[in-house]
Amino acid sequence: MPKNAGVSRSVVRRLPRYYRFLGELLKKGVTRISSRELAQLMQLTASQIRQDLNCFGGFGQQGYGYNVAALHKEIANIMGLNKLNGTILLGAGNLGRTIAKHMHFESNGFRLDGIFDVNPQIIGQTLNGLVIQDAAGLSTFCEAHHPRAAILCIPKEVAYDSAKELMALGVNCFWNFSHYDLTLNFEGAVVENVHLGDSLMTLCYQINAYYADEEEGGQPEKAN
Amino acid sequence: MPKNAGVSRSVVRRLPRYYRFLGELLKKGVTRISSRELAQLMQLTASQIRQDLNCFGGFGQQGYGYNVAALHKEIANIMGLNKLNGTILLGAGNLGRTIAKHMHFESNGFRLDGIFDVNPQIIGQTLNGLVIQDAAGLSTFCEAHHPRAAILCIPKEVAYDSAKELMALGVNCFWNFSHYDLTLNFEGAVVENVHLGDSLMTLCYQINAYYADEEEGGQPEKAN
DNA sequence: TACAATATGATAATATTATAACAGGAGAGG
DNA sequence: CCTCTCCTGTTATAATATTATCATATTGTA
Repeated sequence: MPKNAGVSRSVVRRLPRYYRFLGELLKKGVTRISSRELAQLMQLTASQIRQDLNCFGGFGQQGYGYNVAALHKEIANIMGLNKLNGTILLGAGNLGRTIAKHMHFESNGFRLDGIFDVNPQIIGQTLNGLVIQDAAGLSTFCEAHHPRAAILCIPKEVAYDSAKELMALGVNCFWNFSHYDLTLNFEGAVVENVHLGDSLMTLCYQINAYYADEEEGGQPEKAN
Repeated sequence: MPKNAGVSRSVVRRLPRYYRFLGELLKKGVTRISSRELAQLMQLTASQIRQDLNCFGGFGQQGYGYNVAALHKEIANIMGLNKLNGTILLGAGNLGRTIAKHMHFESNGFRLDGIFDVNPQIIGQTLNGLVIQDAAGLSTFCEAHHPRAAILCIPKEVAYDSAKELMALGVNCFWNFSHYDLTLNFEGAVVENVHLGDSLMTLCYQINAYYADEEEGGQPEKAN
């Protein structure tokens, strides 16, 4: 059993942030860092960093700290960024096109192999060197290329059916931007939902909480 | 002191999801729902739903449950979606333009009042009925319109300086899509970071964990 | 009107997560 | 070589968050 079996979601969610900060340090030429220094930089406690890292192994050295380059590489390995997951994008509307152009798939563990849409006006256009294909050809494509993951930038009305269809074709990992919650009814799928609207509403709540406190004369509370 | 002072972040993060599900129920014409039914629908425990809602007040009735329309409205109030926060968008590149077109600001507590960029080729174009302005005019605009929030779709190199400039102009709420972490060095700001890359890497981790277990012959673990 | 069924809100119990404490290994300097 | 300081990995403690329990109120029905 690998040591990283059963690592809690909270820890996993922090890994990419560690990875980013270590990448920055690496670029700046920093070669070593202690958990205390990194904690100060990232607004965390040193304890948390040490404990997080020790879920996967002891990467540091007593009296020295952590080697930035080595730790950066280790975390990439832990997240599996080195082997690229073949991926298709469904829905080449505004959002889909931006995701295709904006994301650095290769440095995040993915490789975009195909883009699909149902709109005849869009089909045939080129996006990032890939021709947008008719979604009708999904099945043929999957049999040939066996993509592992799909990015869903499609309306919520069709999200459920599309995801089910993809699973039948052997694709069961989803980066889901549709407003449909793939949380339920998808036993055996690996899902990461992105709800930008939720994020915006959360901000709205925080803003109101902040200014409500201010208007009452009290000190605005520090966000927790 | 309002009852919602000091509500934990975990609860706040669930509010938008409640809001979405209740909205769906409302559209379907469902008038009442019990915490048990809602829990089943949302993949939560009934206890959690009741406890979450009771952070803000007792919206239900014993023996009856919750009135869907009333609860939906209450949550909108709690999040402050009724009064719109004046907002500006910085950076009208791919991502910025998509955010401007794709988000329903008005139903999420915001109103997009201005769009700014530094690229002369973009300045002057129209986006969602707003003319993209030269970022040099930010100060003048803020003095006139007093936007409360800013959406940052700008490169990480300029994120820190831009945010500091905005705060000096009285804008201290940020929806941050730049790869710079506004977590630190921004005491007194309300920040919601969106790191799509982090989300993607998290998915990568989950995929590897899932297939690693499978290859070892064991049952793929249920995502926790 | 009485009674069974239902469902909340509050409280208690449990589980999870984060922080602090500490023992001991490694580096640095004389 | 010895000592002092630094810093990790681990264990212990504290803080949060989630789930279960229970008293009580309302609905629906006969």
